[in-house]
This record gives sequence, structure tokens and C-alpha cells, in this order.
Amino acid sequence: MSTERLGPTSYLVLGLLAREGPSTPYELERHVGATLGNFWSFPHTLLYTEPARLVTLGLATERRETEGRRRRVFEITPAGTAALVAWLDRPSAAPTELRDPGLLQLFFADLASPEARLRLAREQLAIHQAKLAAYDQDERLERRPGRSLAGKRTFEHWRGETLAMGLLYESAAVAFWRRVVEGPAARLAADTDLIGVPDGSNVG
Amino acid sequence: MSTERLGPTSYLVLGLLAREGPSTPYELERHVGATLGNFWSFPHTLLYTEPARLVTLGLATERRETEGRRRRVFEITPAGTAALVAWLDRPSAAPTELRDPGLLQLFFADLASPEARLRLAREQLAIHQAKLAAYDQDERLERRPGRSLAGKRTFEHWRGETLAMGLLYESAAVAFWRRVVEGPAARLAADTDLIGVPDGSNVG
DNA sequence: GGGTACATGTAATCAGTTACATGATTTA
DNA sequence: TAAATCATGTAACTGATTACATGTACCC
Repeated sequence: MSTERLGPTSYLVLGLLAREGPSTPYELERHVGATLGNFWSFPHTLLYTEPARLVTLGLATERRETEGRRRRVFEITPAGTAALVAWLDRPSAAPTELRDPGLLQLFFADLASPEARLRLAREQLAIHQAKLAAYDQDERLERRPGRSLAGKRTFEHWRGETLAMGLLYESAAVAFWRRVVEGPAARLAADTDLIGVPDGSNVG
Repeated sequence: MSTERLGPTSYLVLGLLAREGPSTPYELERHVGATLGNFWSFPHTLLYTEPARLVTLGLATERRETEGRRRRVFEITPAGTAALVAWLDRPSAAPTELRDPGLLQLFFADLASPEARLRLAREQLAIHQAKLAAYDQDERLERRPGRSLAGKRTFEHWRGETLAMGLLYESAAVAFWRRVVEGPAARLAADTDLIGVPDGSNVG
């Protein structure tokens, strides 16, 4: 069996199907958007085509609604669960890909005008501040009392844990771009307290 | 002119050709590996095919050595420089892609055994600690006296600045995974001082 | 002079993206 | 009932990855 034709997207879908039960591509999209989608984009078309691929591999089944929107509902198979668990049992050693167009532009900023460089830094700072604020908002909603259903407890925890990394990254990015805005004179990544408390106080 | 058939890889090559002058794919590869390649991987084959594409677009020229390895040397054209500067003048708004297989596995760690989860966290911690140590080593070499040639000064600065973001990210990752290793009890991303001084003291 | 690491490429494939398109539900 | 938004998909394309392959220089 070609068990090694599976990529990150495959495991994303398998994992969501395992945790959330039978799902439509749209439901997958919603879940992704609320979690990993914050820092790892999965175009919606992927979440329509990937489950179909999993079906051909015997890792999921497809059922089509007969009424209304006639949506396709996918469900994980035992083989799918096995593949997922096997993947989880073998920690990935692949390095993080940090693909940031802004950083790429900064890398070449010496080839353009100082004004362009400053504009870049300011826009990037704004972008990351906005993202950071969105995380904070998210977290506040999350902590809202009366929302942690018993069964959802575990999921919410893992969700929060993973999002914490995204939040941490955005904090770092804000600190970084702020330094860039302040100019080359400021020493970079050489001070303590580069990253403050991510509680929103460093967003404005 | 199809000026919008250019992606990040195109600008990477254009930028390097602009800054370093005529280069072979292998030279491009070396430069990338020492800088952006630390957190944004560009497979070496890309650096052979992409320059060729730029040639067809009139943004670079190709010359082939006659002796020895008969390497292909690429040089940026005025049109190429123009495209590069135009890109730098229009700051990108595309969000950062943070594609981390380890985080993906953590996100689904509740579907496997607690042991698998702990193993994952430990391995990720080790990976990021090693990366952080490598950055430190790099920086130490960089600061070595008698190495900053006058003409190289500017480049070295931008290089260092961009690398600082990678270093900052690794610091955050180390702090993050350490918390994960310590268990769910520890509150995540809610304390001050999550990220220590990136001087190597937190690598061991 | 044989092995190893360095260096240079080609070709096929495929995951991911872009472009396009339409149906269903809600709201005003 | 028209407009807007939500939801659901297909198909073409292409940038990136994988697999393969070979030549050159260096070292022992």
C-alpha cells in the first residue's frame, strides 16, 4: 500500500475527520480557519479535493446527501485512523518553513530607497499588530464563561495550545518590525524583554 | 509584458543577482543557504530552473563558461532591476506562512498516546534548540574581527537583520516546546519572560 | 588512482494555487 | 423578489518537489 503518498494536507483532513466525525468539506474549512489557518493557509479547494483523494486510498468514505445542497460527507475509515496514528507515533523531523514575503523584501531592502524600506517596515508592523490583536480577541472569546462544554474541553485545550505558538510568533514579529522601524541603530535581538506580555498592551 | 508571472523565488534570484553580480546557480545556492535558507527552503533545482525562466522573460541573461565545468553564469538586465525595484516599492501584504509539521502533529496529539505526545515535544524541543545554537554560532562567526570588509558591510547588516527574525522565531519555539514538555498544567503564553535572552544560555 | 565530497544539471510528477462557475440560503 | 452572502464545487495550470544522473575536483 502506498502509505507514503500522504502529505500535511492529508493528515490535516484525516485528523479533523477523526476528531470531529463525519464532515463536509465546508465544515473542515471552518475548523481549519479557526485554528491552523491562522498561520498555515489551506485554500478551500484543497479541502474539497483532498478528502476525495483519501477515498481513493481507502482512508475515508464518501456519502452524498440526497436533499438540499447534496453535500458530500466524508468519514474516516479504520485504515485512515491507522495511518493517522502511525504518523503521530513517528514525530516529524522536517524543519519549520517560515515563508514571509515581508521578510524577503526586507532582505533586499538595501537595493531600494530608504523610504521604501521604512514603508515596508511600517506596513509589516501594522499587519502583525493586527494579527496579534485578533489572537487576543480570540483568546478572550475562548475564555468566556459558559462556553466550555464538557466534551469540547479537550479539543479547546489543544486548539489553544497550538494557537499559542501562532500568538508567540506574532509577538516576536511585532517586536522585530518595531525595531526595524526604529532604524538600523537599534541593536536587534540582543536585548532582554524583546517580547513583552502578549496581553494586548503591545498592540497599540 | 507579463510582469506578474513573478513569485518569491523570482525575486529571490533577481535580488541576489542584483546584489552579488553575475552568479552561477551554485553561488546562488550558497548565498541562500547562509541566509533565508535557514527558515525558508529553496531546493537547489529551483535555483537552476528559475534563472532560466528569468532569461525567457528578459530579466536576466545567460552566459556559459567554455572551459572546465562550463557553468552557466546569470546576470540581471536593466529590465530585471526595474522589476525588482518595482516589487520593493510595493510592500507585500501577503501573510506569513508558518508551516510546521511538528505543530501539526501537536494539534492532533490528543488522538494518540500521551507518550507519543511527549516524544514529539521532546524531539521538537531538541530540533529548535539545535537551530538556535546554530544561529548563535553563526552570529559569533559574524562578529569575528577582521572579517567585515568595507564593501561587505551593508550586506552583512541586512543579512544579520533578516537572520534576527529567524533567531527570534527559534527562541519562541524553544520556549513553546519547553512548556509543552513540562505538561498541560503549565499555562501557555500567559507569562512574562517566555522568551529569554537568546545568547545560548537557554540552549542546553 | 580510487574514493568521496562537491557541483551541475534534466525530466517527470504532483501538490497547491488560480480561475471560473453555480446553487442555496438569508436578509432587506 | 432582488441582492447579498454563504456554500460547493470543477478544471486548468504551474511552481515546487522528487527522482535520477553525471561530471569535476580534491584527498588519501
